Amino acid sequence: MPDQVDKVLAQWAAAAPAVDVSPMAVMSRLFRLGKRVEKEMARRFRDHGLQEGEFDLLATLYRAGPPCALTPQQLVQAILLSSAAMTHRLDRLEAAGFVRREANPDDRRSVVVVLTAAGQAALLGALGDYLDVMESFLAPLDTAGRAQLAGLLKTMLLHPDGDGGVL
Amino acid sequence: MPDQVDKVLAQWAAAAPAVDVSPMAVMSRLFRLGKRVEKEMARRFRDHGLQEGEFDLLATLYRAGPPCALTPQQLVQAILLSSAAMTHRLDRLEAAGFVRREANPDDRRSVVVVLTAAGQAALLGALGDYLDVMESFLAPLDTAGRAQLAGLLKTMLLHPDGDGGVL
DNA sequence: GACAAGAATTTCGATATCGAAACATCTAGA
DNA sequence: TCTAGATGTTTCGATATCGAAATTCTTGTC
Repeated sequence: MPDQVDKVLAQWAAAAPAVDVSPMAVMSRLFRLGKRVEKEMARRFRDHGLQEGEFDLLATLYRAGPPCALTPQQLVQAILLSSAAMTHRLDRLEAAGFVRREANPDDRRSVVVVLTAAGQAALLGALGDYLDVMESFLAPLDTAGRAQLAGLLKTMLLHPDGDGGVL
Repeated sequence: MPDQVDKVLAQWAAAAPAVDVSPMAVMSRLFRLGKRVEKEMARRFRDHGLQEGEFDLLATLYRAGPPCALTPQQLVQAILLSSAAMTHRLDRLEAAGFVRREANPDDRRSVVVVLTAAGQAALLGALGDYLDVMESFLAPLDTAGRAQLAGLLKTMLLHPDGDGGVL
């Protein structure tokens, strides 16, 4: 059964037969699926008063384990975000009372971002929805299919090419 | 060999052992890979004077085949974008001379977006880079792996759950 | 054929992100 | 010690996106 990407590939084959667009068979599906999941995630989170990016940040602090504290730079590396956007995201979360900035005793240029009790509560309240949305998209795959998919994506992530970065 | 997501999963297992975060093994990798590819794509396109979203739009018109003309609504359905963002994207591309808005003879509420010769040239100039970036990320997979990956993603895309949409 | 409901596009206001530059601090080497 | 360059964070200006509302036109129904 053809999906939207099959139709796109057929269009390319007709409009530009000389061009090998086969990489799109994988990548376009990856993009489209990612966007669909993110849209649905945003919809679910709107009811919660949290955005997905804010959830990501709280989750990154939480899973770091007590005392749930990381520097902005560590957060920038964990989440794919510019340092400027990180500053603003932290501003919002601090204004909401979900994180606190404290002085960094090791480096006075820096700062430590700490998850507050309210931040932890907000995170745990949204975590169920987060996993639910993912699960609903994964539903058509059995355990073996999920493992296969995770393995293939991991192979691509581990390869240093592409952008040469360690993201 | 563990990747970043393996580390995240291990952190979750330690910080919240009661929560089943296994959907993240697939989804977090999908998100991260998508973001990495998009960042690299943006970097390559910057040198070209085109943005990825603008490329997507031109490509959608081009592969529709002559006369390379679609309505904004058709473009909104083909690309995952709000109608407001589509209006602005079309404004930019029209200002750059890459598309033209013409009256729609079938529906006077609507409009037809036509790819210009300059738009086609810009598209074809960027297409090689677009495919190169994808190929560089797919490099670690052989033909069978790519087919497997495309198939698994297609299975998820075809499933009507998740957001119930036909995106 | 008039009118209500729906659809296509645009406008509007808000905001999250980006790259570049500014600023403060740290580190390594002479 | 002093200095030059690197690093962590924030500020700045620009802009792409969003949801909601406004506008214009079409369609189906009585």
